[in-house]
Amino acid sequence: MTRKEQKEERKQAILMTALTLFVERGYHETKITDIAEAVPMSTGLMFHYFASKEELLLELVRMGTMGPGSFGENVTVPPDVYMTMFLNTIFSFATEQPWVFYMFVLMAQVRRPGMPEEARKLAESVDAVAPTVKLIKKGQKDGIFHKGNAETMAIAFWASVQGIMEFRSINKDIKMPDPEWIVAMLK
Amino acid sequence: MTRKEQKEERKQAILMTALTLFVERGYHETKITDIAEAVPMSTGLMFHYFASKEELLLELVRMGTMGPGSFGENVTVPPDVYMTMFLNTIFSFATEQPWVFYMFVLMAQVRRPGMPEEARKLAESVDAVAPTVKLIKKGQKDGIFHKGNAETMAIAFWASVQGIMEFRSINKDIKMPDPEWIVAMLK
DNA sequence: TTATTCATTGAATGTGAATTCAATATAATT
DNA sequence: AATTATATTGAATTCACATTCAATGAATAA
Repeated sequence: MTRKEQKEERKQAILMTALTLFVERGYHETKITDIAEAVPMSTGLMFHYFASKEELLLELVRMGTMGPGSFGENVTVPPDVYMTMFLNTIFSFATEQPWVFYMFVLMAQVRRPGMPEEARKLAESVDAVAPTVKLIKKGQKDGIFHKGNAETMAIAFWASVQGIMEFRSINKDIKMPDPEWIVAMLK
Repeated sequence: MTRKEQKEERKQAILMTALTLFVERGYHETKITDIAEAVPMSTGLMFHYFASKEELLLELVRMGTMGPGSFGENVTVPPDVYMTMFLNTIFSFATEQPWVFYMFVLMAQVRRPGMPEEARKLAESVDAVAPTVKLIKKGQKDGIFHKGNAETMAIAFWASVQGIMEFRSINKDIKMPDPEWIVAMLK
């Protein structure tokens, strides 16, 4: 089935191209034509692979939901250690697989107002803030983390990670931070 | 000149309405018609006050450049103290003047890819990252802040502030963080 | 080889949204 | 009061896309 494989590869190529453009220019500013041109293929053919621009986005978001969805499960080490390890893992993973950075940024973009409803809902469903709140509360109880509204702390924590990723997706040569000192903001 | 004053007030009303909608729905997803309806006034009249949607955005960004543009100047206290004080000032100011939150979020939105070029450039020109890098380097030299790439640290720092503001603009009743522990991430 | 299915193209269509415009009302100036 | 300038409206215009389509080429199956 060379035919089917070809189709699958082509689909992946479209997805990766779209991911890059959505992140670099924004979803609404990326024309179907731009993606087609970059792949490259004709405009019409895009619709042979994806029913609509929105469906294409949705497919990307589905990919995005699969990666780090497991944050906060099976925590056997102290919260601060767990969080440091987790950041270490995604940072080093993303350094090898650059598209992971892009995916992070895309997911954040899709969670913002004005994005297609379905994709937005899906992206929100894998937001790591909620599990982080639990972890932080545990850490506070153990006296590892300082006092304060756990939700605020979780938001600030992920926002800084997000911010770094976002910057990195534009400025390829920024140095990634030491997970230690992002976690330090909670201590 | 009641006429001129009326016009000025009307202009402000449009600006505030647009600010709210741009933040809550996003710039591209906010139709001129939506703004007109919310003010309220006819669609056509909008163009009597602002030449274009882009010009309206630009005007908002101009307002946004005026506030905290002075970050990092005349620093007479240790960097950590200065930064804590600065956050304290903007947090308490913004709590009194809610539109300041919105403005913060808008400025971040405009700095992202896909926004009208001119507004984007302007918004980028008041990014606080550059002056923060200097402050952080000073703090590192004095042994107050930990080692690490100062730019990365500055980005992470502002990203967390940004993230809180963004969340707050949607979720009005989140508790604002203690500036102390945002600055703590640098120590 | 012939028929059939799938891949591909680029131009045509349709739609939504910014912008313009001609007309009308309201206020300011003489 | 008459004239001029400004405010206001809603419909008409334009334009930029997403999406559709009819036609063509290429691969697979018969």
